[in-house]
Amino acid sequence: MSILSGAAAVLRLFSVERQELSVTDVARLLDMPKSSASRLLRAMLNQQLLMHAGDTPRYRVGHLIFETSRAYFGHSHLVDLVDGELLELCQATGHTGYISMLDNEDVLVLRVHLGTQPLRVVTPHGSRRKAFATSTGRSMLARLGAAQVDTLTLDHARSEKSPKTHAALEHILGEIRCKGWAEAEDEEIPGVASIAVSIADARKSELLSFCLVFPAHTIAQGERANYAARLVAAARRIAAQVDDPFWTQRHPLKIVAA
Amino acid sequence: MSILSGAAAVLRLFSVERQELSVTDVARLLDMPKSSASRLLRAMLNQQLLMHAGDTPRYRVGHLIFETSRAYFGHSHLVDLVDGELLELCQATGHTGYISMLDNEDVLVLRVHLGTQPLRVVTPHGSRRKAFATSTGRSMLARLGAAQVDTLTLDHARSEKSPKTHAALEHILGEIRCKGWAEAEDEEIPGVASIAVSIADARKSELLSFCLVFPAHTIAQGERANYAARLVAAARRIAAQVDDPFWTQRHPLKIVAA
DNA sequence: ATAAGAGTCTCGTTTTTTGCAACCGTAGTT
DNA sequence: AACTACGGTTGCAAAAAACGAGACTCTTAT
Repeated sequence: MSILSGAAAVLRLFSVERQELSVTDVARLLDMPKSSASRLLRAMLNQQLLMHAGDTPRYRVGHLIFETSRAYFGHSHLVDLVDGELLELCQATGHTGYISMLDNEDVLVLRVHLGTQPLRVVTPHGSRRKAFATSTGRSMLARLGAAQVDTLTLDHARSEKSPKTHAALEHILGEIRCKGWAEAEDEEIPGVASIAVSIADARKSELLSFCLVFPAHTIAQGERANYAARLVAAARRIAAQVDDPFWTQRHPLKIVAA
Repeated sequence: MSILSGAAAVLRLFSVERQELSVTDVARLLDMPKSSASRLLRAMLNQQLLMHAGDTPRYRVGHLIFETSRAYFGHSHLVDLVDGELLELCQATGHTGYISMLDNEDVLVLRVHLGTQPLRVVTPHGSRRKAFATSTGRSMLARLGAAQVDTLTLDHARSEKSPKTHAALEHILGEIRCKGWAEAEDEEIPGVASIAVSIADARKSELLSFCLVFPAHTIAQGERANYAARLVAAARRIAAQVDDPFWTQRHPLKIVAA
């Protein structure tokens, strides 16, 4: 195991539930000798991938991770615009919301706004999500050309509900282009439904998606139509500020849940 | 140079202005042979510290950085509450705002909201800021005990205006405890003033600060008092939700700019 | 005073990393 | 069509870093 893979493994140990790590934690969780764990954590500390947790010998995520993330996205005007709208939506509906982008064939989550309702969707940490098998992914795929869509590999979907052929996917993407929003239910996450819209700043080649996720069995079709309408309205407000023709050059749509 | 220091150096090359890197970029910027750069970037890609920029041979920041940052802070209820308030403040005033935490003796910036005014403060990327020499840092230091404050090293300040002795610092922190907000001018960043408040979620041992920064010469004292009042009001609203006794157990203060 | 556990350090060995130089693929120029 | 330039990759021997066992230190609990 190279030291870089060891460092990556350490970073993956952090989570909302595990904000600090000790030498013994790392040795145990990564099944490595204590001396190796001690040196690895010390080396990561020196590079600011980790920092000390106060005066304790425990370690926390370091400056470099936040600085890299922030330098990369902390100044995105589009992310800020979306963030403001999504925050309001999550507060109003009580559901969790995500802001994501495409990473080749996967969805990369940038921001999360947790819902406030007792029954809440929490995404498994670090899991990779295929774009074609999620509403948020499909909302962004709808902005790609057919040539790009045809190169996607449509396997490893967790649900029978995900499209299995490029023709089926193109059909769904056509619907999304028409109505402006995407939905998924019982696909990537069992028992969970989601509704997503996309937004782009063409001048900066930035394409994002934001969505609401909720337990599928608790939300009626009428309420889902309401969520879709609010997401579309939010996307339109953002689009007016960044001049996204996907929204600004389309007629107001009749919002109908499938 | 160990591969870990090389990887950290690569991550530091990213910025708002530099969202992608090629092998040649890294070789040139880090003064290393092309083969070393090629293999280093490939190794980082394999560990998801980097990802490919579409079909090009260029690299972008990878999943692991965002996942680590998000897993660590993306779910912070306190950060979300502060973020919502700060977003509104920045939109209302047009100035840049930061959300930060303490990292031992330094300030670690978590979120940035850029202002909208033409004359805007932009913090140098990756710079370390001493807590005792910034308003946002002092607002958090005001919540520490005297014993902890006395262990701080009060050197390397960029300005003569920063406190030089622990007695002087304690005096300033006493004022901050009394009025609830901190200010700085011409200290860490020449020509720039800032006003900050702190907020804590004691149940989760989370201490944050948020602030507005602006060019010092353009804002009159009366307007600064207005900013301080709005920051205090925002802190109070958050404090009511997380039960922060620093705010909820103090009388409404007369807001007076020093 | 003793035991247990967390964490550090030494040192010989092993593994990884390095950089030179050659090479490949692509694009532009003649 | 041939040549040049550039970005990026690969083989290989050498150099450097990393490894892990085991001894050690320090702290805490009994």
